[in-house]
Amino acid sequence: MNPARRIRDEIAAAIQSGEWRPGDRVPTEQELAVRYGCARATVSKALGELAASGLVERRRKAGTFVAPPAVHSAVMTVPDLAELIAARGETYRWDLTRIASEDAGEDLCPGPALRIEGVHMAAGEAFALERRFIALGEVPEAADADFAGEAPGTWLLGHIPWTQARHVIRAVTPKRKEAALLGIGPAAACLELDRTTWRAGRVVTHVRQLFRGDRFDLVADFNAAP
Amino acid sequence: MNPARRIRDEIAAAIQSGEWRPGDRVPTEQELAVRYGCARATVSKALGELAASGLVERRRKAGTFVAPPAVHSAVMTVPDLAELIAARGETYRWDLTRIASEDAGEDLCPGPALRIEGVHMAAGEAFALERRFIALGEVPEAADADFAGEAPGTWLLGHIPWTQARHVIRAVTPKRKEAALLGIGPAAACLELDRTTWRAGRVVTHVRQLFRGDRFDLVADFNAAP
DNA sequence: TACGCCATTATGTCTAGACATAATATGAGG
DNA sequence: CCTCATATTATGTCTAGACATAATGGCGTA
Repeated sequence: MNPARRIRDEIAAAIQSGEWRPGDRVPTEQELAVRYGCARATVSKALGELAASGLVERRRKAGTFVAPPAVHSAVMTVPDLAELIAARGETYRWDLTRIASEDAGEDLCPGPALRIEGVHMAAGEAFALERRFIALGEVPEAADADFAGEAPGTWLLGHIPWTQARHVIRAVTPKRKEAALLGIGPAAACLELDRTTWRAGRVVTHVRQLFRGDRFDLVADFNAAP
Repeated sequence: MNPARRIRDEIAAAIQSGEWRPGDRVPTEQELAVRYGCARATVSKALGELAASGLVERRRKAGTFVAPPAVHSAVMTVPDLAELIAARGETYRWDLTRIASEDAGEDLCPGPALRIEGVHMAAGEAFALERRFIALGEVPEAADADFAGEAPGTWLLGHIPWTQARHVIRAVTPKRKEAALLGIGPAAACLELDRTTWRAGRVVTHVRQLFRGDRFDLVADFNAAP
């Protein structure tokens, strides 16, 4: 086992078990280096990782301290729907219902955009609705893509180099039309996921996905030592 | 500026701007060390951070490659309700409605537990319902705590050293009773947040929070290079 | 041709030592 | 007793070199 990994895991265990409490001082790098019989740089690397994951705080001269617990930020996995449904063992299909060139408005997706609407199907039933804008100024190739055969999210994953993204999650009551498309009652709750994706500070795409509340939930994990 | 930080940021910029595309090979550590005039360990540290944030993939012998874009994991901020409401400039209040010793069942919270129910109020109106179980075997002090004066989540944050947590988010239609407590119609969608918290592998608490869909949403950010 | 072994190579990790940096503790002077 | 400069200390980062490890590609053999 790695010395660095071992040090990291043992300290993480001591903190998570409650043996070392928030505010406690962690031994100095020097002491830990002696205790584990390794170089100080190795200890420093381990502490750096613990600090990056929020388990400890390091202050120059003062030392390293057990951080106060913060179950405030959790890592959420936003699935690719095709993958998700395949993982459930159901067959996936994307049905394009509308495609047009249309401005989305400044707040959603500035500039000329491609508007795409469709339905994600799982095992022959509607699973989620999607309405997406793709900024043609950022992704001109999108004008020639085949969004009838491939879901735009999947296509974008393969064509856009890298992104920052913001997700907003809320519970909504669907409109009559949406409820009909999803095959649910007009009072059934839906989970709405809005995602805006940027590249180099400019909006690449904005998507609104509407999920059947009875068939979909999101899971977010908070793990101090990953 | 740090050499390591500089290398990391420049490579991140090259990837995010699309100059280096997914699958492209990143120069070897040796080459980068020469180019930046620093030691290979410094380059390795920078690449390690990029790999940790998912921007690149490193494979022995093969080299380092720009990772395929994956807006798969995003960091979600799960707010402390008292803080959240205070940040909105509204007054916060916690109303305890029920407290009892009761087993929650193996799946939610094994062993003897304290069951706490209450309402989070913002500006005099119901904002969210909460039903919580606290494992008395793990947190015996909870039996003597004053959950009428302080919301159990706030109390726990100050008394539980360090935890892991899992959040499940879904959209639900409230029960009649719940809708009445929240002051909303029976067909209004609600966001349900279930959080199970562990310490050293054992369940400490399980909480179900039910939010008014029209007053609450969750935001999750994804940043490739944080 | 096909299989399996081996050298090559790039990453993965560590060491020992060095200097930088920032915050605390100490002591001198008012 | 208070204030300010200084010494100390623990973290932050880097270097140069070393060995470990794993995957690839080529080579030799069946």
